[in-house]
Amino acid sequence: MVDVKSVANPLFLREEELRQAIEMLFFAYRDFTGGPDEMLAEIGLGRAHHRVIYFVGRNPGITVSELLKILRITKQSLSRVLSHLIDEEYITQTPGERDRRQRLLTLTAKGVDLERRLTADQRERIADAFRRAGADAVQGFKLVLHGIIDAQDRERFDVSGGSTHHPAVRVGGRR
Amino acid sequence: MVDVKSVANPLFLREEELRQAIEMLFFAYRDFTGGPDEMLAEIGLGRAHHRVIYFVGRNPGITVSELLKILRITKQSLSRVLSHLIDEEYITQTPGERDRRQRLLTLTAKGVDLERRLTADQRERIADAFRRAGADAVQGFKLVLHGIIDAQDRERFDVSGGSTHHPAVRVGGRR
DNA sequence: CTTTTTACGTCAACCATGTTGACTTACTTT
DNA sequence: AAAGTAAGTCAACATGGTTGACGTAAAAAG
Repeated sequence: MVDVKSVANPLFLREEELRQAIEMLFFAYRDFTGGPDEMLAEIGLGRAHHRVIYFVGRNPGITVSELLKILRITKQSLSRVLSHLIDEEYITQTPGERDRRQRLLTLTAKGVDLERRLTADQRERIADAFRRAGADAVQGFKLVLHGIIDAQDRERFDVSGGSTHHPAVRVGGRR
Repeated sequence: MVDVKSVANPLFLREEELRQAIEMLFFAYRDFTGGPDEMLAEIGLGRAHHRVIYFVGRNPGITVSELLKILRITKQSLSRVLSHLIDEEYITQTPGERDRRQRLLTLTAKGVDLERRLTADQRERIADAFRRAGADAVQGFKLVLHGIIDAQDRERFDVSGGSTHHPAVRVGGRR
């Protein structure tokens, strides 16, 4: 369990390392959401709308209940946000073909445009961080984040690291 | 800018990789805060209280304005939460010695105890993820998170990777 | 020593987004 | 025909954010 990872690794170092991670997660998330939040405020929307727009954009034709599972909020809470997005024509509903009780959700052109602008900000931030940290760090980042996510949702992600060269042992790659 | 990182890395792959990171960050943060949120609810507190307790515990004697800078909320918003924590004796204030306008904040024994219980949950989740991902992944994780954080707050963290063996190029270290 | 600035607190109103609980409608499954 | 499921709706409430205005005490500047 404790394993011989390093001689200079007493318990308080482990504790310190974990606290550092906790804090960095807080700061990173705070700043990660900061950009979109500002844009959203200008058009009278909030972070909740962003999340809906994001996941509908990502999963065109998603059902309401699938969306609820992802967001982990109640349908009443989603309803307020979703109805607004439908009223404002960011999202359209179409009845499911196999099951006509379902309302399949899709972004309109207006929705796609907003999604793109919101996500561009976050993508840029992440891309900068990836560029500075290097490809191997990115793989580590994904691997750890993956482990933080509840087991039931991990399967949403393939984190095997296919996109980078792996066979050769190149590490610490600046340049 | 685009750089020759890998032959099999067209633009849509980059895009896909970034979206994956965005989503993982959402899921990880959602689950990372889930545990403490439940505990807090039982004693009538919320996530905002947790943040205050955490950062006061981490920085004993912190001033109100320093706390505000970290949390990026208004003093009125902090006030509600902080007053409650002081009333309930999780936190004490003492006037600053050099500057007696300041209220230096410190956890009481009760506060320390709560902080410990809350953070234990998060620490365990992170520790599990670290263990599964391995030491090198952890370093990558920290490096990327560091880059996501606004430059002005990056200096709070030393992310040079001192805790693991680094000189020798050992990579992919299971066992 | 007076003035200005700073650190902190407070009152009030408002907004976004989460909750629970009860009930309805339409459709699918048994 | 009955039961179950997908989705919507109404209502009441809690948390935690915002802006704006104002107050007090102490420090810093003139």
